[in-house]
Amino acid sequence: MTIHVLVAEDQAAVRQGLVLILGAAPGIEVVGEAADGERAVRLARELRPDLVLMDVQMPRLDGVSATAAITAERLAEVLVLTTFDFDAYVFGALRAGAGGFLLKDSDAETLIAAVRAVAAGEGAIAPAVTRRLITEFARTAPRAPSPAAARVPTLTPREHQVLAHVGAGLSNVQIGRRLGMAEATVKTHVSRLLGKLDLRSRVQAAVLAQELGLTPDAR
Amino acid sequence: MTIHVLVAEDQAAVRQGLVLILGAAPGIEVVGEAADGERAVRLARELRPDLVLMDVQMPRLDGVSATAAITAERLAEVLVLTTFDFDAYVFGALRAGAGGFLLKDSDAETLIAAVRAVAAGEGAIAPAVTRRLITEFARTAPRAPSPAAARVPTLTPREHQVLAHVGAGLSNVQIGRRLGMAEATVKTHVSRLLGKLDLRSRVQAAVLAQELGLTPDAR
DNA sequence: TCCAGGCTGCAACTTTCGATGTAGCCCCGG
DNA sequence: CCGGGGCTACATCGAAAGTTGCAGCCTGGA
Repeated sequence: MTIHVLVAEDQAAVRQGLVLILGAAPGIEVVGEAADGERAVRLARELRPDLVLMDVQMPRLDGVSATAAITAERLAEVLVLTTFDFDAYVFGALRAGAGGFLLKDSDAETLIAAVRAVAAGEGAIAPAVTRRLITEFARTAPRAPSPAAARVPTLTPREHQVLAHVGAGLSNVQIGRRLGMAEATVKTHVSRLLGKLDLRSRVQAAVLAQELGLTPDAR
Repeated sequence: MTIHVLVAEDQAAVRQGLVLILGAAPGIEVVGEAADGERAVRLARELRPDLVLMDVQMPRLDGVSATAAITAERLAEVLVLTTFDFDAYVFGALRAGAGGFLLKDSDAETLIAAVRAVAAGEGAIAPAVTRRLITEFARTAPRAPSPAAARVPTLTPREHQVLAHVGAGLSNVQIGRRLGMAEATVKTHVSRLLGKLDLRSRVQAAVLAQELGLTPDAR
């Protein structure tokens, strides 16, 4: 089970270094190289590698956007590699679907272990970055799952749909337009779902929808 | 700079194994052992170790609660160790302030590296768990930081306070009672902060408050 | 077949929100 | 001293949100 890797990195010297390191590792084979984001996405489509080693800073299409494109099509796992560990890069890359995040000062051994882990569907994050991910994680979701969440499954399809739209901050008229019903009807659904979830206003419903990650199916 | 470690684990055999592994590592010294959560917290207060190696399942006070107690007092870093990687344990421990999360089947080398990393203020997470943390992270915060967030600092103290209460799902009257002002005044603040943040309803303000982790100072 | 019960839909009516106009207060610079 | 300008505060009024009663529509069972 050889792991096929595509290396996307604009600086030729660094790229060659990565190719050498990975090529020397047993069970890993570099099947392609890209010097910009667009080429990385295109080669990923053609070569179908198991994993793309992706630099963040690249011309034509940055690494985060390229990562999003690749994971959206489920073409391959992505391991992001960068010099700087700005929060924006880290969180952006992980939200874009990256399976790992390493700094370029990692040694060869770490890099190879990370490639193996991510290719296996696991995660790999540089220790210095891990702590910030944990902190951010704890900050953004410090709340115990509210009791209301447990009752969400009791909602009817329509109510569930309305809840998602409420969570997006839409007014009743706006929701009515998108779902093709009168404002009055939307109000009925809102009122009912509030009752079922034991909430007292659409604001609380919106917060709940956020926690659950509900989004109105963009259509 | 020796790292002083407190080992909290109820199974004596496992605990002794951990002590042996850590004791053999250069730069690491085990300064205490605890067989339950309460003792772990108490010993952490007395011994002031650099790091507590904490099992999740323990009598009298579970590892997650003990972790929360220790980090709340900033007594030490905590590295959580468990047999099972249920999401509830992982996310609970990390929200409680743990700096790392390892499975008990980790080898000695991994354990020692993790202890060093967490003691240094970095993070350490088992690869299998990392991926789920990343997924959960991407799920709970898939939204780009809204442009409104940038303008939050322009809010006056009072407005900021009202925003936090809106985020908690309170009505204007309720907010008025808690902050000692008339409903009419609350409305003014809400209206103004909506204007400053370019939002169209309190629902959107509430969602923003959630994203930013704003909470009304419980008092 | 007919009825019960759940889902969806709409139309009053009441309550809450949000916009707007105005006023007191405090601080800072002229 | 006194005149802005920002913050806080309140009242009023039109516009939303939420409640309640009711009516079609299915589906499953008697």
